[in-house]
Amino acid sequence: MIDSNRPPFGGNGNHLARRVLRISHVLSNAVQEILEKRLIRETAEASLSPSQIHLLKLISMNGDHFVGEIAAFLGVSAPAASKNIDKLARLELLRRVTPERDRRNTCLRITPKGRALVEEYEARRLRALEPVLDAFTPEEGRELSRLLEKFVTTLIRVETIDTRSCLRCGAFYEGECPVRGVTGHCPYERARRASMP
Amino acid sequence: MIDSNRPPFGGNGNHLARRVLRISHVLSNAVQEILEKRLIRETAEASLSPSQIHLLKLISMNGDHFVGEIAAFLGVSAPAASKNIDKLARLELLRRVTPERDRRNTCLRITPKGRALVEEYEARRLRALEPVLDAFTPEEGRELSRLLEKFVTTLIRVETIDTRSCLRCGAFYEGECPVRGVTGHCPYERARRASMP
DNA sequence: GGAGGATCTGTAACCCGGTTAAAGTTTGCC
DNA sequence: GGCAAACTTTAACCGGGTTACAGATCCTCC
Repeated sequence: MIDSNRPPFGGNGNHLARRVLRISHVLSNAVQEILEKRLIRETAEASLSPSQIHLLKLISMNGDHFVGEIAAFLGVSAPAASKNIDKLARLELLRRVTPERDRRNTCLRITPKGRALVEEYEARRLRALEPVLDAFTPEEGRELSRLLEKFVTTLIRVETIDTRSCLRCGAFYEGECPVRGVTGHCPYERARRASMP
Repeated sequence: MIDSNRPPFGGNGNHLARRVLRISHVLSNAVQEILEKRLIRETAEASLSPSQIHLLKLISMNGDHFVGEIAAFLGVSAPAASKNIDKLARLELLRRVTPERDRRNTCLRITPKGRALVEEYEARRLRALEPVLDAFTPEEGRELSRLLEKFVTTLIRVETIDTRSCLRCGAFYEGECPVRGVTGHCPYERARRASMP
């Protein structure tokens, strides 16, 4: 109240900025460690990398994709994508299919085993987050969601100068994602548009 | 308003949880990509990894450390820490010093060049975040900070069963960090306590 | 309608950072 | 004083990334 009409920055002596920097660093690591890597280890028999599970999630939720699209989605080179696909194919979590339409391409298709793994992983993520959100009142939860979203979309909009960095945002298999509007130049979206009829 | 007295979960049909999962995933990647890796590339002449810059930051802000402490702090094995140290020593960003007290240990000490790099990096991080926070009113900024903090501390408290995962939280070179209270069993803190007199 | 360039995937060789196993020093205890 | 313990480093390996290049297929154009 006393300082509610300060300019957005400055008066705080960067205190807020330093605090947000630190917290978002910890959050970033905690999310990846607790809500992703650990749950992957618990879910998959063989050890999978986050890239590999995101790849599976993409083709599970969004249908068949070409290797080039996968590479753009993961933000890696085509050979790197190919090696990830090799591993997932060995584990029978996906299949390579050569489409008749253009036999240069290779199409990746989820297998039942792969789909089951993705579903199990997503269920575990929900279960893991549940007790965390229980600590928030409904209003707080909505406000958390709103502010997280505003923070990340602003960050991406303001700081994404180069068009090359891919955030593996997965804004694409979940229709109403707010990030989508910001990432018009996302390498995945470009690749996907290019290969769509 | 209409649903403000729902139970924390359930009524929402997991909608909030799914949304938070997705946003926190994107946030996690965006923070690492935009506020860390990219700024490291812009700051350092040679290419450094996030681990390496965190190592430098630790000994720059918190004084000399032994190799074992560094390994615990980074959450990696001692050989991995040693290799990171090799690289930073080659770049003259830190020095190895054998303390007289116990010559089995190796003490890592920041060099002026290393300190300058850390300061430049931190300044860049602040500058990068500034325009993002400018999009928030002061109240929103404080609320963002509060909710981020509550989210991450709850996540760590609720989900950290095993004592082994290190979040590179850096709760240690910044005195008043709220994460500190949650991570009593942090491997870094244990190592640090053990080697303190 | 075939030659040749473009496009897509996969292979080869390499790099970097991680791991475990084991070796090298130094210390402390009996 | 010898031997176990502690700490760091070296060695050998692994996984996932990169670039350069090879192979296959398609498209264009003469």
